[in-house]
Amino acid sequence: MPFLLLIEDDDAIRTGLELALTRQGHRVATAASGEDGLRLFKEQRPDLIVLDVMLPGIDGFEVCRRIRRTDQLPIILLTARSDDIDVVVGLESGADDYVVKPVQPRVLDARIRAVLRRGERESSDSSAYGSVVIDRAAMTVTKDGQDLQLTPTELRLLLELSRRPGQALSRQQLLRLVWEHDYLGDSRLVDACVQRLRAKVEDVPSAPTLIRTVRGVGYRLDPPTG
Amino acid sequence: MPFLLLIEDDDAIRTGLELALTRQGHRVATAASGEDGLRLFKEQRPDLIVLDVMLPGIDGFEVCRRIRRTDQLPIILLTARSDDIDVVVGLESGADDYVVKPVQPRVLDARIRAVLRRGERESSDSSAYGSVVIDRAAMTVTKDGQDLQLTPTELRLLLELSRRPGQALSRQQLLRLVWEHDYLGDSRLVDACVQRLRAKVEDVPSAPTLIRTVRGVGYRLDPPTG
DNA sequence: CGCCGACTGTCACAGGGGTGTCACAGGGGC
DNA sequence: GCCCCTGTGACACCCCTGTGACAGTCGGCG
Repeated sequence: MPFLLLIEDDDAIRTGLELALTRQGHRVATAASGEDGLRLFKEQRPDLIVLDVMLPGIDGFEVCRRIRRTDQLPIILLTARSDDIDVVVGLESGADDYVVKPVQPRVLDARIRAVLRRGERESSDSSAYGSVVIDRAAMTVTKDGQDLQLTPTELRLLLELSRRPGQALSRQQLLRLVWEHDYLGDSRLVDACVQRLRAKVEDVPSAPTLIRTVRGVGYRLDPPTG
Repeated sequence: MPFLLLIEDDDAIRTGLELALTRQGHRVATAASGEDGLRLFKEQRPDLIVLDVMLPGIDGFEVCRRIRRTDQLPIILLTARSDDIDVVVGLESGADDYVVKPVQPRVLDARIRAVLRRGERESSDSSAYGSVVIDRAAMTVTKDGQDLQLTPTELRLLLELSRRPGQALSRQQLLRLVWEHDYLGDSRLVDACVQRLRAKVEDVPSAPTLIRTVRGVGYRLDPPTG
């Protein structure tokens, strides 16, 4: 569940957006000023920040710049209509997207999800599934920091599954993706490889939580941070 | 303040990125073609090059290769295509990183800083991998203070590996980077050189801790302080 | 509620493929 | 001309891998 920090001084807008975003499945922390926002940011380390430009004290641009000095998390700016100047200055101060007020909650939600998705792709060199971390550059998989020493086939299987987290893949599909050949007829090949992979990846291989069996279909890798 | 050279033929993208990068604290020179880029590079000696792949005349890969013949400054490739092929070709032509267009200025900035940080570590007179110290200025490698007397090929292999610590490189990639030729078909060339390098570098060559084998892929130099 | 069938988990084993290793000959530099 | 480096092929080894058999489990249906 994404954890957002909403920095907005207008009480009505802030509580309204907080409620809406919470209903849409986000965890939300709020701040009513730039100072509070920066403090909360350092304390709570949100995944994304929604930031009003017009703030008392230090304004949104300045908050954005200060955060950017040290961190690269996504920032969405909220700005009043009309001033187009804001868009340019906003993107140049390091924001990832901007939204014009008044804003429909589901529009903001869509932007949030888009920016988060973008971030995932960009950092796709490594992805984490609980304590299991896949490093595509090093071609290694670690669990609690320890190298799992996956064999080539196990690694390819896990990589293919992780390219489509949450999606069930049939044995037929996996054979094509991992083994690159069609295999007509029944074989325990995929099952055997999944078993070996589970033995290394899962906490309790007999009760898998990462690589789930979808009965009658195949297997599925549960998405990160389940 | 880092001094960048941006080579990009699209006027809008070039001026946009120039503005953004300047605001993020870089000095930026620009060129609109590969020829101009090479000329400016020789004249101005930038710290880093951001290089578009699709250029009129000599393309980005070729620019990259020509620069690499004489210099080791960081190069980041920009490309519109997201094909994996390009990533491979790009890394093999000697680039340090690879960014897909359209790119957020802050993402590019982050990659630039990351590559520069990596470069600082490398160009600092000593980067240490355990007791093995690579001195790029002196072009020597020492272990526990003693010169290892690496042969030219062994040294190039180690330098190429150490330019991408933690990243697995295939035999194919290493052949292009170190030997500068494509080699179709199987050969024990890379393995043999790795073996000779291990014999000098590793504490226990039969149980290597620095130059790891990634089965089914190639080799990888484990990052410092591991 | 219990049985039955289909599907999946598990295991041992034999074959094969990828990697480590070595010796040797050619070649290039000093 | 000498010597060291370098590329090549052969070979052995080890681990991976695919297979088949069997046990276990789940769901459906009577």
